[in-house]
Amino acid sequence: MNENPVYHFLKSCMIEGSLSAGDRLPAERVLSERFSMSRTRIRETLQVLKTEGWIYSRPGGGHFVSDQLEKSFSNPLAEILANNEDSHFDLLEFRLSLEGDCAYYAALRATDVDLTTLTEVFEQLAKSSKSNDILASATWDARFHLAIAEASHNVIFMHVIKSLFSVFQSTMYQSIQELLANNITRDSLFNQHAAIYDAIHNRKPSTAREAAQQHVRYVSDTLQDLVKEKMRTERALRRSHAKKFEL
Amino acid sequence: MNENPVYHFLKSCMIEGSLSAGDRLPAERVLSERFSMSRTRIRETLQVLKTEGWIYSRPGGGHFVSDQLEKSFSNPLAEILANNEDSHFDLLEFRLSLEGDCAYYAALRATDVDLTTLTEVFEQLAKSSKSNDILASATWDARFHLAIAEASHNVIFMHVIKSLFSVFQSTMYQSIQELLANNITRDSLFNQHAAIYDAIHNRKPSTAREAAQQHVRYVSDTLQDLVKEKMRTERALRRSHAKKFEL
DNA sequence: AAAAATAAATTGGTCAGACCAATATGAATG
DNA sequence: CATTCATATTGGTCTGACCAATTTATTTTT
Repeated sequence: MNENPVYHFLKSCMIEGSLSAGDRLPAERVLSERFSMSRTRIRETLQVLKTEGWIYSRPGGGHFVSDQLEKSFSNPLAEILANNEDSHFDLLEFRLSLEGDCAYYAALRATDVDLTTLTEVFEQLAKSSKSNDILASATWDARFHLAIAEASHNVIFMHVIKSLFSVFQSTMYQSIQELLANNITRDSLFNQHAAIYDAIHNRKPSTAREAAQQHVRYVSDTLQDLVKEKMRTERALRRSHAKKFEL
Repeated sequence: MNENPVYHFLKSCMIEGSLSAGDRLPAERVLSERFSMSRTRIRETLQVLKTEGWIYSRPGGGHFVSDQLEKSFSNPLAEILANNEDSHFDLLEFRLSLEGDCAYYAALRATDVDLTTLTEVFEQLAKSSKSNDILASATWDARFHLAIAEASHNVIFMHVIKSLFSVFQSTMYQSIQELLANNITRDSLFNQHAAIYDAIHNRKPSTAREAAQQHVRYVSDTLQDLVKEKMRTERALRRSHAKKFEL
């Protein structure tokens, strides 16, 4: 199967990230023509990828990249986060290590295509940030970091950061929303993103790393403050309840 | 696929034993008629069983039950690493980011218990390294890095490095053996380990980070040299073959 | 102008029939 | 009995077709 050019092509795309979880593959008839193969052979190739768990298909819809790669990493992580109280900040500490170097490599290796994509995402991020669209901001924020991960041209960095974000978003959804709800915080975050973007675009690896690390530190610190604040109010609430029930 | 009667039939036969290793399956056209299915669908079914490792086929011969000794990847990441030489260096680059900071946090947070454990592991590593025991060296090398990860007191670092090492060892087993087989290399590696150990033990985070990063860089560089050397000999081999057949 | 219903194009799944090359089988030959 | 050789079988590939589910574009309705 490894000599099958279609198999190799599709798998490379998925490993390198040009096809990520949920993306639709070219239609069978398209692949058939592009690789000068019969649809029969294309279908058998897709069947193999399907059996291996890389893709799935919906009749009438198409073939799609499955999330097994992402899940293989994020599921165990999610379990850890669910069972450890303070592990959320461990995750941010982990991100601090990753994202700095990831930005570094992105600034070093980004192709023109990568930079174009990054610019597009960044502009969307700017727009949604300026227009106080919290939901869109959160989405484009994540995409921005993923675009950097892709530009790093390191498949391990890419997949780990991709998985990290899916965990990050599902477990800290509310916190992120609250973070972005504050206008001042959102402005700060945007400026940090801009700094990272500029550094990568101007190909300054060390600057990019520094900017990315500062960004994660800021997120971490702000979230920590937010948690502390929440704990305070909860404690206050408990006190008032206790008083009420004379405990 | 589980609703496919042919799939169910063949798999039942193999599980229950009426078809054992080496046996020939009914021909595609026979199955096609017996189950009133098109040959196309029969073939796709057989393709699934083939991908799952239950059977194999010989053109012109038929389909046969395999020995079921097929290795299957539990971790998709392991599969990527196994099939992409280039991704090995991506992994080392990733380790470069992680292990440095991990050592940093270990030097910062290690408890007395952590340090005791680390000392024990380090002494075992020293012993096996001095006595030229390659296998033991590899084992204690891995344990040393894991002990550092535990001392970092970050559950994410711990988990990721732990799973990374299991992947690392399963896919780069041979390379590591070759690395440790060289006495000079093994000495260098041991000195690097000693430097990391000292820095953590003396609670010097930055020094620990620097030492750990240098260590990973050395491993990466040495492995790269090893790969280059291997390519050279392979090329030389090909050349001599070509000469032989006057190509 | 927006929403809902409808028509058309696209896509995966299945089928029939054909040809090739590798393999297996059995008959003819030494 | 062993070898050789023609024949039948088998997996691999290709073409072209049709169906049903789905997506996309268009029209109609509100």
